[in-house]
Amino acid sequence: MRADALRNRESVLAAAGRLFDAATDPDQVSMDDIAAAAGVGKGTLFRRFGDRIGLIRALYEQRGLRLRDALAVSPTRPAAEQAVDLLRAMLRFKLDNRVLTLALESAGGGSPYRNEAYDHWHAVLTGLVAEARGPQTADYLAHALLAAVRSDLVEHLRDWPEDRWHEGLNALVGSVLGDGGLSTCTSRSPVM
Amino acid sequence: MRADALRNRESVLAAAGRLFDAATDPDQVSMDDIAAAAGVGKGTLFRRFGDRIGLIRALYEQRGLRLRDALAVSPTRPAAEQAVDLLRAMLRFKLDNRVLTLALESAGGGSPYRNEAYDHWHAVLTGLVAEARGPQTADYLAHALLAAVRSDLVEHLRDWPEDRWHEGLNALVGSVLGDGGLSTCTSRSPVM
DNA sequence: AACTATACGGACCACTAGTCCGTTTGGCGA
DNA sequence: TCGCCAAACGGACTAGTGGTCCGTATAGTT
Repeated sequence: MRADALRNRESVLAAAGRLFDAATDPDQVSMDDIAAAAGVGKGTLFRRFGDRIGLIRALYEQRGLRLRDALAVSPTRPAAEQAVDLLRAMLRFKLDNRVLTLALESAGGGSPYRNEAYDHWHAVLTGLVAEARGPQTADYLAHALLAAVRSDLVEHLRDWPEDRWHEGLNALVGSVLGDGGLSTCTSRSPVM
Repeated sequence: MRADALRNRESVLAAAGRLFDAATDPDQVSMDDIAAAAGVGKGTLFRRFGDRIGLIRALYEQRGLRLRDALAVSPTRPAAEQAVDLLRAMLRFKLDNRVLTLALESAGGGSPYRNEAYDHWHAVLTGLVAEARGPQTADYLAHALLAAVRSDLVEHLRDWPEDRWHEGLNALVGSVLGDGGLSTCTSRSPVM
């Protein structure tokens, strides 16, 4: 990859990030806007990222890398605890990157599920679920847990205080993974 | 409402239904297509339904009415059982109305959550959850359960056989509502 | 310095949701 | 039955979008 190409790639991502952060709605940000803000021709955008979704996905992945490192799996801590952490972090991420995540998840073409980050988190969660309750339906349950923090649900419940979300996530993860300090169903061994 | 207006409304909905059913992707169906197929001017579409989302929503609500009647709450049956039925029915509905539900749920502007049908089902589910485990976080858990059958998740898992979905939904609802014949966590009283 | 693969930019295209306004018509009151 | 007008109609028109194309410029190599 040529040096100017790389430079442009960066400035496009930066510009797009700025614009999405400033917008209140994903489709307030057009490709022309991004090109202009990046000081780059429109052709460059499309050559580099293929199409709009490609650009959004690239930006999303880039920002998601922080999360990835911050949340490594640790075999010592209880699975339920780790799962709650993970979902809280995703919630946080979606609050912090509101418009961007909305853009990705409502971009059509099954795009919320066709990105590396999703696969990664889904794999991690599947592992945790399997650890907590066996592999039986772990795959689906992991999908379901991730769906519980989908960005337009977050958007729909945007005026909930953090506490309420925490209670909800605790209750959900507690139920599905077999507790870890929840109010309901307190007396149960973590095994099976 | 004038007779011709009503007539046109019906034929627009019918045409739109036909087109969405035939399509493989929501945005293969343009407003012009619908107007043409309904034998009606484009102005008529927008006067009646406001905008694209309005039309989609109207069609969705119309088709959703069948479900509404088929799934009345019955105070005698266990809540978990009813909840599973409900989610299965929604899954079925989303399989049968694939493109339409995709259109609605990825239409932007929080549209998946801004329609009467969603409110209805959410209210019903909240009731069932509250009945099964108390009102504490019932609201959120109901959202989470509905998110577990979101149409693009259904789409993502489109080649899963029915059985696998059933297992998954059983596991999920069993965990959250406190069982009804599930393998995990069998010995728990339904109260608290 | 010369050369070429690579990248650039912005005019251009096809198409879309949504508007506008001159024309038609349903249905009511006389 | 007739006339009237609010309501409804239709389709040309607009503004704006994502995406393409190709003549031009340049990075980097020999």
